[in-house]
Amino acid sequence: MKEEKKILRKHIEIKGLRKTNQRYKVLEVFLANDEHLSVDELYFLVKKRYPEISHSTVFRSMKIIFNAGLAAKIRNFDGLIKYEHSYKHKQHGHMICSNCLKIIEFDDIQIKELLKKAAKEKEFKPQIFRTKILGLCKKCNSA
Amino acid sequence: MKEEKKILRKHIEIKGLRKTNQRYKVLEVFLANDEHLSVDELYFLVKKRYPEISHSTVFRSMKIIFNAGLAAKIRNFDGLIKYEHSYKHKQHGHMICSNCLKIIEFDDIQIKELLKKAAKEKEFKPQIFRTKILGLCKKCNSA
DNA sequence: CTCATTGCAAAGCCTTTGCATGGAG
DNA sequence: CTCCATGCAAAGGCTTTGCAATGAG
Repeated sequence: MKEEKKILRKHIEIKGLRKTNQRYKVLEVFLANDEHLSVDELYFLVKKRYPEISHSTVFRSMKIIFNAGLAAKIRNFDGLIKYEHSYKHKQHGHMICSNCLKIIEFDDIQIKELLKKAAKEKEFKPQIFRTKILGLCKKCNSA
Repeated sequence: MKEEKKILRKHIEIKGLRKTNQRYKVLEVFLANDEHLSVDELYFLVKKRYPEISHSTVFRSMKIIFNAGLAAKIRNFDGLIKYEHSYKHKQHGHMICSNCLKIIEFDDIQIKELLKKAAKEKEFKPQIFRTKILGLCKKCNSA
C-alpha cells in the first residue's frame, strides 16, 4: 500500500472518522496527477474513473487530505484554490506565467533561510513560507 | 496637489478617460489609509465621507488606480483581493498572522535578488515578486 | 442500531457586469 | 451633442453547506 494511503488511514483513525472508499479514491487520483489541481479539475479527473463520486465529496475529501498533511493549498489571482502534493515534496517556490498560467516550481531553500531570519527579527512565528514570481514563461515570452 | 493625484490625472489623460470627482475621491481615501484594503472595506470608508459614491465605482476606480501603478494587489486564502499602496512604497514581503490576520511588512530586497537568479535559470521573465510568511504574530503566539 | 458520510441542489460570498441615467469634453 | 462614467441591481463563478438517504462501525 502506498505510503500516502497509510498516512491518510492513520489520520482518519486518529480523528475518529470513517474509512470510506471515496476518500481513498480521491487520494489515489490526486496522487496520480502531478499538476496543481483545483477541486473542480480534480473532480473532473475523478469522475472519469469513478463516476459515482460527487463534487462535494471531492471537496470534503481534499479537506481531509489537506489536514492529513498530504496536500498544500495555493491561491492565485484567478481566485481558484489549488492543491499540490506536500508529502515528501521538496520545499519550493512557484513561477506563474501570466499568459498561459503554467506553473513552474523552483528550489527556494536559500530563500527560506532568509525568510526565517526576517521572521525572527519581527518576533513572528513562521509556519509556512511562500515565494512566487509572476511573469512570462520562456514560450510565452518568445511568442 | 499630491503627487499621486497628478499621476492618476496623467494616467487618465493618456488613456483618454474622463476626470471625474469620484475617481479622485476614491484615491484620496485609499491614500489616507495605510492598511491593506479590500474593495468592500474601502467602500465602507469612502461612504463615510462621500455617501454618494457607489460600490461599483469604488471597484472600477481601484482598477484604474491599479493600472496607474498606484496600487498593488494581494490575494490570500481568505479569497479577498486587497490593495496596498505601491507608489514609492518599498519592495517588501508580508507576514500574515493566521490568528488575527494582521499583516506585517518586511524588507525582502536580498530575497528578490535570489528570486531573479532563479527566474534566470528557468528562462522565466519575471515581472512581480511575492514573498509571504504565514504564522503567528508576537501577540497571538504568546497569548 | 447509531452517527458520520454522501450526493444533490442550493445558498453564500465576493467580484464583476448590463443597462438606463447622468455628466465630462 | 457624444460617449464615457455612475449607480443600482443582478449575474457570475467558485466555495461551502443543509438535508434526506446511505453505509461504516
